[in-house]
Amino acid sequence: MPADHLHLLDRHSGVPLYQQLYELLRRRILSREWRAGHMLPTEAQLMEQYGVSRATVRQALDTLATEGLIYRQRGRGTFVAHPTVQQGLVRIVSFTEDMRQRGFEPKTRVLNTGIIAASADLAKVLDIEPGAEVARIERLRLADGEPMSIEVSFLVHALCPGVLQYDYARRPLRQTLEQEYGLRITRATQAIRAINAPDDIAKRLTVAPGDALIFIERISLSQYNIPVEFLRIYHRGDRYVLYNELRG
Amino acid sequence: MPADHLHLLDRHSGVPLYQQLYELLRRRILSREWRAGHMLPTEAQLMEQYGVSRATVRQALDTLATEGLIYRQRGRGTFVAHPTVQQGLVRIVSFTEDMRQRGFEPKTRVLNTGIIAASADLAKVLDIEPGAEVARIERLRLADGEPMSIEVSFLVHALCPGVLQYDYARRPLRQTLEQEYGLRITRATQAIRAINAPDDIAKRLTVAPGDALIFIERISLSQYNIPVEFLRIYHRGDRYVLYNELRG
DNA sequence: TAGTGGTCTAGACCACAAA
DNA sequence: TTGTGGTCTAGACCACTAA
Repeated sequence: MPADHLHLLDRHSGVPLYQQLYELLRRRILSREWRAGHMLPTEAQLMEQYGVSRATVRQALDTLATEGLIYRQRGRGTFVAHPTVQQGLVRIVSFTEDMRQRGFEPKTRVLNTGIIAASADLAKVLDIEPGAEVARIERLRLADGEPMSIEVSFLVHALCPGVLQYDYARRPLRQTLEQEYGLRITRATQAIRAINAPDDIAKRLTVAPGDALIFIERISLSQYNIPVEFLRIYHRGDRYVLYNELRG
Repeated sequence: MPADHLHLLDRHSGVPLYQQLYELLRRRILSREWRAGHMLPTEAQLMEQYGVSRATVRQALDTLATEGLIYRQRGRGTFVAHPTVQQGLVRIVSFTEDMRQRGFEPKTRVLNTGIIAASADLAKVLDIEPGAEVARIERLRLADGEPMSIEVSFLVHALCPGVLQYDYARRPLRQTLEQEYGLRITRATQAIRAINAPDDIAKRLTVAPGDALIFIERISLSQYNIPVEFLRIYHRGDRYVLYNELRG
């Protein structure tokens, strides 16, 4: 079974081998092909299967381990992590992916879309001129039919003209940006706060005004390191929990 | 100037070389010996100065980069990161360290201490018998004289008998655990939520009851992978913000 | 004892930034 | 052109787990 496997990684694509391998393994974990506790191939097996060196294999596994998707035990092997102790604070995860991992059935409802003129503040974070066109998309996210979060996206319209013509109840925004506009979101910085729910948000989340929410503001950058999206997320405090691991 | 530098790392200590180098560099950054924007020695220089291979140097730098303490630019060099977009969600950071980095002057007031019997829930997370002795320490954390957070620690008393005799307004808890009991906190898992301030907490934080708080529950493990502390942190929502970076 | 991941070395070629 | 970090290889020895 040699030749076939050697060609699963493309040495001329420009994408580093360790990253190709990382994505390949990641897909098999997230798709549940490999369940929690399942042992991954050993490093030696991965070297042989994909025709790369051990350092390359380890670089791919290191990333997965940092994200909490796998754990390693010397002398035993490498295993798929149990999803209790989670990422979510390391990688950009889609709402759909996030909810599936938490065992909920996700759904999306688009509340509002429109083109607006950038305010001074918005212009600053998106690094555009005040008054420039910004596409605004407001979505309600549901888990098992119950409101979980509201996401308000502000997109630099010059980078993705006509972005509002697509149906974001069905199609992920990030997929559209990549396929239609060649924009890949590669990095983001975010601030996490606790706020009391304003009346309008509370209503749409079906909680009482003043109830505590997790409020996240995120700036997402494209592969060219240019701001593409400013995102505000309001998570219901009674339903949404962020998990992570710390080192001493 | 060769020989001296070659001995800054101890090849017989059992501590991996990359980790020794990582800690050494980390200290120089956190102590502000190297300020934000300062260029670190190049990888080649570090190899020579410490007598290690490039892979070892890079392993140390990778960790610092993951934590957000440094950033690298191909063709230019490696630099100390600006503390705006920070960790706090990767490494266990003391309140004092955390506040200093945010430009506040930290202070601590001990509100309450005592020995209690472990409830069923507490026993479960600390992996001890229900009813076993637990040391409880409640501290108010101030930044520039204003209340910022309340921290309630629950310590497995059997692991650190007499731990309450020390003054935790002056002496960090983690330092005491290490110096007096040989316990190093090496790992922790935490859950982050938004809650409405209960009356008693609100009063001590000088906010209104119901105001939104960031509520963190953390289980800290020793170097032996045994639970040592269960910690509840209540951060004022109007003053405390968590920052982090995501990858796409 | 055999097989696993953890650490480390010495080397190579590359893309990119700056002079 | 020079020097930087980014990627990759081939090999080595080790500590730990499980049979």
